Amino acid sequence: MEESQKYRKSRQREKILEILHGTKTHPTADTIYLIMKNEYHDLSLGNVYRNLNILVETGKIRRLDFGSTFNRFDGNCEMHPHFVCEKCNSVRDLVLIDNFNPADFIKNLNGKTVKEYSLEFFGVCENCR
Amino acid sequence: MEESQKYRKSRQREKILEILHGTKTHPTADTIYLIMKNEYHDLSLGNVYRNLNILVETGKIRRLDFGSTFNRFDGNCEMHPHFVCEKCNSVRDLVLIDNFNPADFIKNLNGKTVKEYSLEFFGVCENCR
DNA sequence: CTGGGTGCAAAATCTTTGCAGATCC
DNA sequence: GGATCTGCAAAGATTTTGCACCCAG
Repeated sequence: MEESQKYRKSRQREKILEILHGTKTHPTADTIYLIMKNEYHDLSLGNVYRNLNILVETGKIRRLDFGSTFNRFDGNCEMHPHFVCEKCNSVRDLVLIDNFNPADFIKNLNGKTVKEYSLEFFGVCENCR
Repeated sequence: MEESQKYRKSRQREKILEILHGTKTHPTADTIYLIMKNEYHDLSLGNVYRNLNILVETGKIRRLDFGSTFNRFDGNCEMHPHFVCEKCNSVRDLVLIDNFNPADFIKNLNGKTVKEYSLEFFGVCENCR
C-alpha cells in the first residue's frame, strides 16, 4: 500500500531512471533510447516514451520544455531553473537563493492558485563566449 | 534601410499581426488559421505557420511554449510572465513588479550571459476554483 | 520582370498507440 | 494465469517544405 500497484517493476524503466539520476545533461527521449540501445539491443523508442510518461506521472522525473520541438527530461524533481545556451544547446541547472518565490513579484495574481512554476534563462554559456 | 528588405508586405501576415494585437488569448497556429479562414477562404495552414515564423524572426510577435505539444503566440513582445490554468487551459498575462530581474536571484550564473528568460506559472485560475 | 507570397499536398519530426507475444508476481 | 511490459509498426499531432502559380513593387 506504500507504492502504486498500478505499475510493476521493469528493468528498462529502472534503467531510464538510473540514467536520468546519473546525468545533468537533461537528455531527450531519443538520447536516452540511444544510450540504452547499447545494452538492450531490441529496445524500442516507443517503449522509452511509455516509460518516460509513467515516470513523469509517478513524479519520479520531470519533463522539461524550452520551446524546442522535443522534450527533455530531468531526474531532479526539485523545482529549479535552467539555463539554455543558444550556441551549444546545453541545458544547465541553476540554483536559486533560499526562499525565493516568484509569485511574490507578481502584481495581479488575484485569486489564482499557483501550484508550480518554471523559470528558464536563455543566452550564451561561459564555454561559448 | 529602416525596415527589413527581406520581406514584402503581405495582407495575410498583417492580418495575423492584427489578430495577435487584438487578443490576450495567446492563440495557437490552428486557432489563428480558423479565425482567418472566415475572411480568406482559401488560406492554408502552412502559410499561417510560415508567417508566424517570419513574425517571430522579425521580433513582431513571441512564440510561447508551456509544455504542451503545440505552440501559442503572443502579440505582446515585452517580456512578461503567464499563468496557465490546468482546468480551462487559459493563458493569462501576469504583471511583474517594477525592476524585477530574476537573474538577481540565481547563485551560480557565473560567466553566463542572459539574453532572455521565461517565467510561467501553472495552477488553477480564479474562474475555475 | 523579379523575387517574395500563396495554396496545395507531401514530407518531416516527435510522440502515442493497437496488437500479439513475452514476462513478472 | 492474469495483468503489465515489450517490440513492432502504424497512426497521430504539429510543423515544415517543394512546387507551380500569383502578385507586389
